[in-house]
Amino acid sequence: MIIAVEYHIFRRMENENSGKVMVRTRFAPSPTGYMHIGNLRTALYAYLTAKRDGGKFILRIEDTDSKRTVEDSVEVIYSSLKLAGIEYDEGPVVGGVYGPYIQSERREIYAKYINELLGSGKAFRCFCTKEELEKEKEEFSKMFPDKPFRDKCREMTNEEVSRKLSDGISFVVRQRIPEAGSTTFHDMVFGSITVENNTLDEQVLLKADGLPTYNFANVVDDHLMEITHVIRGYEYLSSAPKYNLLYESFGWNIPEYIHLPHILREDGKKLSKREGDASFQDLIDLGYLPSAVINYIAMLGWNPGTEEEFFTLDDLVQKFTPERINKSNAIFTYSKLTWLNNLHIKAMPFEEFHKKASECYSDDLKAKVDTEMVSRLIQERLETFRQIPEKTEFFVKVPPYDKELYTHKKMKSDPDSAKVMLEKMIPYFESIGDWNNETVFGALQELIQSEGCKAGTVLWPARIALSGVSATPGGASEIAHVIGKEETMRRIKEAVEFLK
RNA sequence: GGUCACAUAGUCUAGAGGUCAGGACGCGUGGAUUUCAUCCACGAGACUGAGGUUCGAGCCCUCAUGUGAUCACCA
Repeated sequence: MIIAVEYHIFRRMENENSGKVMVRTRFAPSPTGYMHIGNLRTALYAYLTAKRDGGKFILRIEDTDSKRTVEDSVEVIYSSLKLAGIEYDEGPVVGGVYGPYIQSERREIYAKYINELLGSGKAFRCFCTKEELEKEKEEFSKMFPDKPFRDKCREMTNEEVSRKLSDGISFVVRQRIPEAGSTTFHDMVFGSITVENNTLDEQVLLKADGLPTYNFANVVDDHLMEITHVIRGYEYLSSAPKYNLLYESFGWNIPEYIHLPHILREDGKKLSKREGDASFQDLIDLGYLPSAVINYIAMLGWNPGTEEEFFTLDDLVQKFTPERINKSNAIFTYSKLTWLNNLHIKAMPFEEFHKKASECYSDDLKAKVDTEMVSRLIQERLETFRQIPEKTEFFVKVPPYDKELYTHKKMKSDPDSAKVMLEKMIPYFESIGDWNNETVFGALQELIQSEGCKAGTVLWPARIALSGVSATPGGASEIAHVIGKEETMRRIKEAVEFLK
């Protein structure tokens, strides 16, 4: 503890005297094949915390559970980070001087530190089986409900240990927790938290298979990789005192902790793969832009203190401050994400938008019309890329529709007046030589003038006749321009027949 | 159940003892519009409760309630 305090003072002095300590943060996921937005946000905040200070962001794969690791699931991590634009300075593939960055490749490193702890008595071997331990624990808590259960193996003599060892009995290594006193740790978002040592369990550090547990590997690696800010989910908050005790046992400096509240779904439960909750990749497949998702999740638990809400990743690097992270859990909802997505779509350079939108256009659409014009019409009004087919299919073919669509009170239009207007429209359109939005609109204006009617009385039925739907990107003349003169004439005549 | 944490409208949030409790999404109304959307204007909607401290409490304290996390040889 004293060492830790000294280190903080030392570091603060260093910072003040310009000999600035490089901020190093890490994202340490276990490969489960599923990157939910909570994980992504943890990565994002870790990245931002490093980058805003010109520090380094490290990726470390925590795959110490051989049963759980799924093949290819590391790929999900790489591709998600790449898609999100979160680049790591050190990690698998890119390498770095603190490597390897995959825990399963670091096995031999941990043995040394386990032995150190065993030697100093800060850890002990436990030869009990899981079942034995559970039974003992149950009996103990019946007899002494107020006392913390402590494994008998912690009192074992060296002789006993050697005997069991030579008998080849398998064991785990557990952390020895002081019997009395309390442990205090500091978290940048939650402040100082103190817990009584007797409420802490003597967690396993090394499993029977010789692999370290997450809890142990994490501390060792964070230290060896010189991580200055440990940014992770709130679920580790209650383990933090145990980590602190571990750091102290080694005499290592304690990093800055930043625990993040959870992102929950609408029913207040955790996001889960099993329940089919959207992963980052799912959101992308649903037609959301990575930049919009990043923007949205950044704001779920953090705000810049101003009323700005639109941010790119670069903006966030400039404006992010870990001090402004919230303490309470947040609920993920689509409505605001969708709104932000529209903002990000509108902010895209047209060429980029058109390229991406083109992936969503049907072959029929591409064959029949100039999709660049379509892109210009829809960019402003698109909420997600998923909406493209439904918003553009009428360009290819007028869907079956109800005559009542021609009825619009404000436009002073109904099926009868519509029929008349559409018939009168035909000669105006026929006479247009250079067919485009302006000339078509001009022709419609002429008709309106000669009829002396409300604009809508002409424009409304024209749009319905050309599209067959109540809401379209662009008005009548814009649609006419896109589908061309021939198709326009055909649709108008078809509508007149339909209305007879 | 033990321990730890959190608590402002449906949702995300601002608020560092004195503000008509601010903003955004969503919702509603009206205007405008080449429909819808955008846009503009307006509107409904919140400090979990009870005590205390204080001249004054959303902010500090206590208790209650609710929610979450943790109590694995999972991470």
